[in-house]
Amino acid sequence: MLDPKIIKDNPQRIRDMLKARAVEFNLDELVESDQKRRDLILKTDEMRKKKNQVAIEISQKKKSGDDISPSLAEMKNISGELAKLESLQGEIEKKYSNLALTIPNLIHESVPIGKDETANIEIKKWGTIPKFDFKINDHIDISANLDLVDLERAAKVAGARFYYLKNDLVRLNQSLIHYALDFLAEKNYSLVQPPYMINRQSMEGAIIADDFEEVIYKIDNEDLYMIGTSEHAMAAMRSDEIIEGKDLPLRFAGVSPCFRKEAGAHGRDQKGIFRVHQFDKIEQFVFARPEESWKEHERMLSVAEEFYQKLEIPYKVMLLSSADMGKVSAKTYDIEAWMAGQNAYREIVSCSNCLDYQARRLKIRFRDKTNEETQYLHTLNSTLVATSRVLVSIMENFQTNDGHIVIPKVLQKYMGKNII
RNA sequence: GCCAGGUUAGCCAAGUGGAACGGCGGCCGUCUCGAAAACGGCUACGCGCAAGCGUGCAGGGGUUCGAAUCCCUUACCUGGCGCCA
Repeated sequence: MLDPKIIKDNPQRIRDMLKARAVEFNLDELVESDQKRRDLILKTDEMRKKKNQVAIEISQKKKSGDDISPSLAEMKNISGELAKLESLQGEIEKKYSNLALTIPNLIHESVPIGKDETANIEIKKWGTIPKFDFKINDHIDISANLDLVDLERAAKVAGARFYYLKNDLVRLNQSLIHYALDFLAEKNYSLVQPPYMINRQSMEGAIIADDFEEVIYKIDNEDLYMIGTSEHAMAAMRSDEIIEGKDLPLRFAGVSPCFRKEAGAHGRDQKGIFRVHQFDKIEQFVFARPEESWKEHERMLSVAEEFYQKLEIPYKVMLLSSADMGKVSAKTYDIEAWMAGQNAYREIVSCSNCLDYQARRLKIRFRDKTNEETQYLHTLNSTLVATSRVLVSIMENFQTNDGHIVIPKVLQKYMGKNII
């Protein structure tokens, strides 16, 4: 949610953002309902004032023994009028908030304006792309040859885009998780394993309702949704709270499975474990003071970069364009890792600053002293590692001539071996 | 799942149909060379330039001229019973 003051005072700023994001949105309707809303608040407040006055009158008359029937009649009249005004106001408020909750976030000035991902800007490249003197395989063939993944039976049991991990790939997956947690704990992140299902209100705090259908699984007959990432549960973790300023920034390492419908992805990455309905992810999530959030954003990116440098996976950093970013983010970097079997860089990390957008929806505020005005804080999130994709990269980049996989050095002690 | 008791402001907490007691913590002021103590004010949210007005007693609904208070309902918390890895 945006600051309502911007809707009132600077709608042009929102209009520019909508254009840059290429998002359809009826801003005029929002501005109009906002104005109506304010007018109605004034009117109902006035009516309530009258009501309070008459209530006091009745109370006093009763004490002094005066006749209260004229006041009762007046009160009845006022209550009727008030009920009408209140229901009208309720309607308008609902219309307003439905609209207000679907406006995307503002865009940071450094974000390139463009109509799709072709406007993304490459910020840097790290590492040397591995060269092979033999014909290489992709992760699907490698994992089939080494009996590491069973896609057919997963399809039978759960459907397409599911998988059974098997044998040493289970251990490699756990090793990645274990290493990632050690890596962030070392940097003083607090480890959190969140609920994997959260209620609607929490989910709506973290994402825009429109995106529900495409991404989020719902539990039948329960007010519960499977998290698409621990970000959803971590953001809502501090909802309705006022955090002490001295505790900021709060840096969390969330570890959880992620569940995604991938509804719009028909035909893309159809095979293998690159694009799947369920994967494990270790996430950086930060609650920060507004004046520090851009610094934190860069910091999170560099933490993620360091992780891939340690894993010796070549990558490049992309600054996403206005139309390619998520709606809650004001600025997003992606890290794309080299995947030898596809001869391409593919997205593995998304690092976003959401400013106060989620904090407003979730009412997460802070202040330094208890009598001070509260302020919305800023939330940021970045993948550290989404394991399934990094497994793909490791399998493809570290494959050997005779069909095995060399374990990256930093993972060897977790695996207890150096080759699969 | 059943039964009982709860949910009031940053924290604690009173209030069982008629204007939200009080305390703690915090901020400002008076006093002081300075501080402490004492005293006074402020300390949830909305609208408003402001004065001010309104809202707010877990959420939603109802009864009533009037609801923190009575009724229904949902969520959560604490016990007890049941079930259970």
